[in-house]
Amino acid sequence: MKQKRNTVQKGIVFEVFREMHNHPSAGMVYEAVHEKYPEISKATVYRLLAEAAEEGSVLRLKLADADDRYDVTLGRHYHIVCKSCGAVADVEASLNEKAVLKRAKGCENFLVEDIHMEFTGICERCQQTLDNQKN
Amino acid sequence: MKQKRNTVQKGIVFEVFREMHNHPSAGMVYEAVHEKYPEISKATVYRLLAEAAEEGSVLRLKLADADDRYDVTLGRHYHIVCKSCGAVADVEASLNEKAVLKRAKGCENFLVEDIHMEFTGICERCQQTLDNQKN
DNA sequence: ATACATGCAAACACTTTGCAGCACA
DNA sequence: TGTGCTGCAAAGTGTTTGCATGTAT
Repeated sequence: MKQKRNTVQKGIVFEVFREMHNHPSAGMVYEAVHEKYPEISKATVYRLLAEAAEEGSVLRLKLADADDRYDVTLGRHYHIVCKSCGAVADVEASLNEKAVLKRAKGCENFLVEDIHMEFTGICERCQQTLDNQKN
Repeated sequence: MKQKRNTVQKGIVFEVFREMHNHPSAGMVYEAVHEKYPEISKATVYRLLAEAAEEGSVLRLKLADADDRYDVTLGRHYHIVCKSCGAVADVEASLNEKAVLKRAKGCENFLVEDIHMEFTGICERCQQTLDNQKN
């Protein structure tokens, strides 16, 4: 296993990333980093986040309708995505996977490894915006 | 509303698409169409499928880890994706959404519109392949 | 000193789009 | 006839990669 080094860039990227609580995409992290530290390249940001996801220190989310998002929250949880603005929030929901599987038809030939849930809806801010537009 | 026309291309694309029971991506449909009818362009295939999804005659699936897939099966159902080869199969699972929502924490500020489930696993064919590799 | 990491730009994969010519109704 | 559709190629989007250079250890 390749040995990792600590670099100035790594420090900055993860500091900025951990201050964002929006489940940002790599592009969003790059934007935020770039504002303060224009010398840091896009490739570095993408690479650092992808690597961190591979070693498991962050989560890389593949949500429908959106670019990959990165999440500091580890452990089993789900997400809700705002259909209007794309905002993402963590959701904790106890899902009885065994019970679901027992009643699931069509995956008998599969060795099921995981069940993932994703919620969609309208976030508070967008509800207000949409309400205002109506009136 | 724009009025639609029937064209030779439309006929061919959907005929080929409906013969594929793989939940193909637009690219896969294009490949299959292209084999038999090389005159039909990629843009047309992408456009036709996207339009059909918009009018609701097919489903456009946004699955994690894969390109958008198109599905002839309408109505509420879920999908299982093979982690190894990307194969997609339909799954029917009765999910008590109200019960799930009642126990979900983190989406209180959202107007929840939908809950989506996605299963991942290893398909039968890949299980065999992997088994053979072991021995 | 020597890997590993970075910056840059080019390459990628998938998809969408502008436009001139074509063809359905 | 006239608008909608098609093919082509170009542009878009988000992400990855090759390589020369820079740097942590």
